[in-house]
Amino acid sequence: MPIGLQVQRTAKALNRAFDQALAEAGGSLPTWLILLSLKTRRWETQRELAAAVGIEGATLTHHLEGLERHGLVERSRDPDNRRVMRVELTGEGEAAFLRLRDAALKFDRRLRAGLDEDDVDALRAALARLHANVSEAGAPR
Amino acid sequence: MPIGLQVQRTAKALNRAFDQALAEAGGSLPTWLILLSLKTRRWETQRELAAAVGIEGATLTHHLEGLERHGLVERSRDPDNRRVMRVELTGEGEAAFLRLRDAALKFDRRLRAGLDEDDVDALRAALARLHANVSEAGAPR
DNA sequence: TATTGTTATACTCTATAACTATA
DNA sequence: TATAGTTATAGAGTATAACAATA
Repeated sequence: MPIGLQVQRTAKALNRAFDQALAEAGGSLPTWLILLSLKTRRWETQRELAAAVGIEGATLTHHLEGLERHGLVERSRDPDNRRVMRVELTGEGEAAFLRLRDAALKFDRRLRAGLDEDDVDALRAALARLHANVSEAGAPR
Repeated sequence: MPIGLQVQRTAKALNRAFDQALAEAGGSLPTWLILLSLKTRRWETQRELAAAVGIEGATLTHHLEGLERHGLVERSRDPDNRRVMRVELTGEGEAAFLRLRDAALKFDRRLRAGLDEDDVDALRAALARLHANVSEAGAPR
């Protein structure tokens, strides 16, 4: 079987299972990635944040609207540069982040079952290699 | 970084790159998986085929409609059991399959760059482990 | 003019529920 | 009644293009 096919199938299964785990904690994959990125560091612009999550700016706007509607983030214009929006977690957003983090950590433990440290390290290295192989040359445009 | 997150990110990058490679060959991931399944073996029912591809029957109908509209497959009722649809590749479907297969093989070579046989085998084993870990217990309902 | 973000729109993939036709 | 598949509908995620506001 082509290795790409196996990665794809595994990823599909993982994504579905992870999505379900996040849904049970009241989230989804994109919202988790966005909350995680917001907690990990401070972004100068929404576009930077979008790039970190791997989506377009307009798509991020769409998700941020949802997060704002649910009271998880607040957006305000930067007084120094009113084109820029500042995105911040609310208290409820923090709580949601913690819930989703727990779900993610629990999922990770489940994922690691039967793999020792060396296995995981080797897996990481192989994944990084695959990632590099598709990111490099062949992604023109 | 959680291993799940890394798999997810790698998978996203791979899926996008693979989708692009398939699009350049005139296909998409679901159509490729369906054509591949049709060539790999004969399925008794569409539902079996859907399960092999990892989608619901209604979703498969949707894709088969598209494939039929583009002249890649033909569907006819099984005379022995008129509830059952038989799905067959047309000549054009065969040609599309070959084009997509070439694209998939080319993609796979690109993916394997910098990995030797042992690396690939280890990767396969780790992926199988991850797949099993999410398929087993934690997928109730 | 260039940059930041939003709006409008649409596409793809997916699913569930109700339905048709066969058995 | 049960099974195979379709239709109708919807929702999530994504993108592009046109736009408004700001610099």
